[in-house]
Amino acid sequence: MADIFANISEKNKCKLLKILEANTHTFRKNEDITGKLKNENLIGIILSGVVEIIREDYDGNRTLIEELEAGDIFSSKFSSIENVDHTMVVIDEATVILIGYNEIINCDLDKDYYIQFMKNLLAIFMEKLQEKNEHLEILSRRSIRNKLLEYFRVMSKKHGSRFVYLPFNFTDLADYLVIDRCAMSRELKYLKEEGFIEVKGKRITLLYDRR
Amino acid sequence: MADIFANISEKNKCKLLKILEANTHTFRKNEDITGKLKNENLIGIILSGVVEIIREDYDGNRTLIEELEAGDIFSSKFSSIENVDHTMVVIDEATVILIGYNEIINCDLDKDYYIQFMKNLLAIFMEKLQEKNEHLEILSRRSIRNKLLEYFRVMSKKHGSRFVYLPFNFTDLADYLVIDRCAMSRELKYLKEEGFIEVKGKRITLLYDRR
DNA sequence: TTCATAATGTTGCAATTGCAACATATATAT
DNA sequence: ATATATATGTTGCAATTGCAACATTATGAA
Repeated sequence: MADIFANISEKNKCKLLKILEANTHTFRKNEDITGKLKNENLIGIILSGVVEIIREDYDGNRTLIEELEAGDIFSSKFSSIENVDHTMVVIDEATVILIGYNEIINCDLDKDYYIQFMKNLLAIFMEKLQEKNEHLEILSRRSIRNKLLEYFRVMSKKHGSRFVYLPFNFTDLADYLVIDRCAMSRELKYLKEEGFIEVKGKRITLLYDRR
Repeated sequence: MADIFANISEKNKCKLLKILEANTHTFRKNEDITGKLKNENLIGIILSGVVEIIREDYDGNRTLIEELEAGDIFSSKFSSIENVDHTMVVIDEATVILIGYNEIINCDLDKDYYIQFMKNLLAIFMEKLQEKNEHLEILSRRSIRNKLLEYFRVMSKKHGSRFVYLPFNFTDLADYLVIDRCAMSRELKYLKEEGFIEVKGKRITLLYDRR
């Protein structure tokens, strides 16, 4: 993700954070931080660590909504952490900047570093939109096989390589693709047998023409 | 959607559009405008009319990615119109402003109306993120019934009413929910029979407690 | 190391969903 | 008004997928 403070000096960054009343927090591994972020129109920026947003329904089905790493953002508005069935869990100790959305929008400043900050934020929003769009494209495939292949296509395109390194484990992958883990495992077996892919740990090699 | 020109005078709006090298186009009903928007890092803002973004796979399955109305935006980056299987079709004659994303980001202006424009754009991006997130939440439900109920929940919450007015027809609804139309029709019948909903044309009444 | 916990792999069976093939109703154009 | 195209409703049947119940392997903590 683009750097939210790109082209802003350390001094101006501090000024800005003060004006926007930003808070920096560090959360411990395995901490459930859902409650700390609810009921406020917040934007969070991950400085370091890993955080996951998960939904778990009454049948026990887990959905991995997002996995956030350094540079990533989240928000009570578009990360659906307001809902009771959503949880935000710290995977690796994470440091997060929290800024009120209203503070950003209502800020009456015409300094160049504020304009730069808006540009950076816009760029990040753009990337986030791309990510959500990719996820949507994957979930709009009608079969397990096509969801897997679309996921591989997106990942392969993103890194420009026939090797896809899973950013999480297979259980989480199934939750991200919104399919049963066992059924996914079966389909991966078929894809291997039919010579489409090769799997070695979290590295998947695409053996077909990626066009 | 928020107005991209909110709090900007007509005079400054014209200046801004000139500086950003914006183009305004009007497209006729049923026109396929995919080709006209490809291969450029564009942001489009719908001034009037209705436009749909659709994906159709080799099996003939249609997915309704987005339906855009006045105020809405789209982009080659997050509306996946780059892909060969995607089409952008004009449903009702539409007027659209096209702006290069790079022109927005690289613009070196510190006028208040440029800052206001950035704020407005940020607000629209925020809304777009919310929409994509809603769609994701719906597609992450594991059954036809739960997709329908989640769709109703979102719509009902949005308008604060037990009445849900479909913004498109049932065929399109199935394509938006990524399910077979006939199977959806069957499930809607069950929901009616079990007393959960009442359907009258495009108006659906939710008879259960919406909590 | 050893134990406990979590992740992965496998497969029979049942349930859900998609598909096909209709009939009917509605909308739109000439 | 009439015809043509599009949308909706219905249902049997087949295919896909989810679920359950395991075995096996990997990971991590004490």
